[in-house]
Amino acid sequence: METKQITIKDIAQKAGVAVSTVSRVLNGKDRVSPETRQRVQQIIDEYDYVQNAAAVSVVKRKTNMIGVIIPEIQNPFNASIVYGVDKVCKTRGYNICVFSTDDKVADEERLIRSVVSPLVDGIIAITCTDGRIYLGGRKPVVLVDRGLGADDFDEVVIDNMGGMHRACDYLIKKGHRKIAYISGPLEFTTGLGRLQGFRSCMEEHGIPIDEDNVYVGDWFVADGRRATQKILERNSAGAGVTAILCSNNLICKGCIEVLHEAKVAIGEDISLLGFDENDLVHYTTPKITYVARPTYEMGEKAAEMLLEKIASEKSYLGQKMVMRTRLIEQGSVKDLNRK
Amino acid sequence: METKQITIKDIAQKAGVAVSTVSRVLNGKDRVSPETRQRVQQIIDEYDYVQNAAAVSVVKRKTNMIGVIIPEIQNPFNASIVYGVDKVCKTRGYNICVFSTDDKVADEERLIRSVVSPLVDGIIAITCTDGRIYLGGRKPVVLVDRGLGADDFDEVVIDNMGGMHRACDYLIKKGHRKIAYISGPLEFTTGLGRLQGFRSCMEEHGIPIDEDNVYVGDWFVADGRRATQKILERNSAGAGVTAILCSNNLICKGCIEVLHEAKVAIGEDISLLGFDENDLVHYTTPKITYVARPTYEMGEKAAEMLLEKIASEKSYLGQKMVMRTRLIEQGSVKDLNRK
DNA sequence: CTGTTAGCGCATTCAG
DNA sequence: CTGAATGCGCTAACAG
Repeated sequence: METKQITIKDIAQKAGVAVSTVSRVLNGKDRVSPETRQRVQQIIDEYDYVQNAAAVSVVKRKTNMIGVIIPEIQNPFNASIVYGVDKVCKTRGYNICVFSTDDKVADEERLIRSVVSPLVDGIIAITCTDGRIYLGGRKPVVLVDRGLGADDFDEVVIDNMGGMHRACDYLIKKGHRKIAYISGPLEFTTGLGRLQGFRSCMEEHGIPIDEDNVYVGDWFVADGRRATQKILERNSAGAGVTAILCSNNLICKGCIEVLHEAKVAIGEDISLLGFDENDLVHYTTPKITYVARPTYEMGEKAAEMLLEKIASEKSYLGQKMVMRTRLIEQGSVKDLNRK
Repeated sequence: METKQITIKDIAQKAGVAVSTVSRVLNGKDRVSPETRQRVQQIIDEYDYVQNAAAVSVVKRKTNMIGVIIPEIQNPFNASIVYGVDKVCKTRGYNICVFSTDDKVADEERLIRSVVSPLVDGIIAITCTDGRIYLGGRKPVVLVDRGLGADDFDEVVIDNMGGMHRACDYLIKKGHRKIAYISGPLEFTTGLGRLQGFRSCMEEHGIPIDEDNVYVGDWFVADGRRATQKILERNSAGAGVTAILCSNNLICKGCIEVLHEAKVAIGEDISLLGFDENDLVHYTTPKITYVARPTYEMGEKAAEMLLEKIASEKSYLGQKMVMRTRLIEQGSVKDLNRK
């Protein structure tokens, strides 16, 4: 805009004091006589003056801003994590600002290096990188959801393996043996841990895994659809799969859609267990049993850890917080024991 | 972190040149001999130096950052708008950073005044305020979705009235007369325009509106549920409503849920028409007919307008872009004419 | 082509 | 309690 910015100098002049005095009332913590304070404050209000944040942060080396890096703003789970972060930060006088990387490694690195890092006091990231960009001289960071497992990183993750183990165990206890598993990519602990949870559970129960029943794809609805179609094909050829285990919300959604379209009765003709909530799990008849993640709490926890790092000026707290999942039992898993 | 920031001065010293020379290679646009440029660049790379953005923006009065204000990060429609904004901004060398206001007027005003405005070159906002905060000496702004209609604001909105008019017309053409309308709050043009579209259409067709069939609540699922329950109650007392018109996605979702739970066959026992997409509209049988908004394109358009404002340094372009809606015809509206 | 200098808007000594 | 002076990291004339 064309209107010239009004500065601390203008205020000082109009109030008939020195800039340092204005600075004092602005920052509140120094001694100023009540009268001058009031007079200055009045001018400030009158002209609706606010400090130039950039200038402040040059000299203070502090922005009171937390950067939040997420892969995808369209995924409600990321949104929920952000919400938790925001809540905690706000109560501690920090603002957050959100950056989306589109799950592109190069974008995230560029963003961190030249935009976010210089702008914020700390970073909370659901990263798609190997984490190297966050190391060495940059701002304090806490990783959420996608942990790297490596040292030097403080993380808030969920017990992917345990959660899926529990889910698989539930299926087995209900009498299922031929279980199809639809996995996401295996490059992060999220995908890998869940698959391991499935495998280890089957093994513990002495049930051999038919590798044809393990489908590995991406995290999206289309992948869930594709895998489910194959499962149905194989079943009509006599594969005999009685239950499907989905490794995330979108995959599960695709799975539901295909079963629905094929008029396969969930919880009757075939059982289904999902990982993460989605809009459909509460709408189907019967509703879908799924593993719930405490997304909001993950955000809160991550924020608390980050603020602690900032306050303590430690580059590494050595905290890897693992949050528990919960199995939300609804009606999509048939009990084969009592027919 | 404890590692001291490395500055332009350090680079200059190590390269054996003046800071201005380093500044020149950094900004690229000034003449520097190839040899010195290379030498300096090498030092920069070696030390992984990046400029202190705050300092740059103090002197340049430019941050290359666009602030995006949304009421609610959890709503996929906002996310979609943001996505469109991001796409355009990225190609023009701007970064965006997203702030969520929780639909709280005070929060938005505080955020704008002391955080966003000082930090960005321009603002795109889905505002819950009366817009006053954006006026007078602050940064250029383009309002999206929630237009204020007032002069002085550049806006990208949809034709709420026309969209709902069209939807209502569709119902009437299909033979519906007793139509229930579930409205959101009427403080913004979004809610108001849609209701007016409904009213004017009914009027044009000479159909009197039974005010008991107009439900005004908030924008959420719970409001849709509540209204739908009342509609069903009244219908079982003989009200004879044949179609429900929902004014947004969440209301529609609540409506679908209640109908589903009550085992009322959509498109058969009662017809339904929604405004905005939601996860359920494509899942139900039959699928839900709804009015679609071009959210992504709204974001793109808003970004283009904002960048133009910034470039032209005009505080008001005088543009009020109204985007068209589309009626997505699926199967949830019964044709009463041919039974 | 390159170095010197003067600010940008502000917080913070240090005197008074 | 208050003002004058210094410098934060950087860019932009202005000389050379």
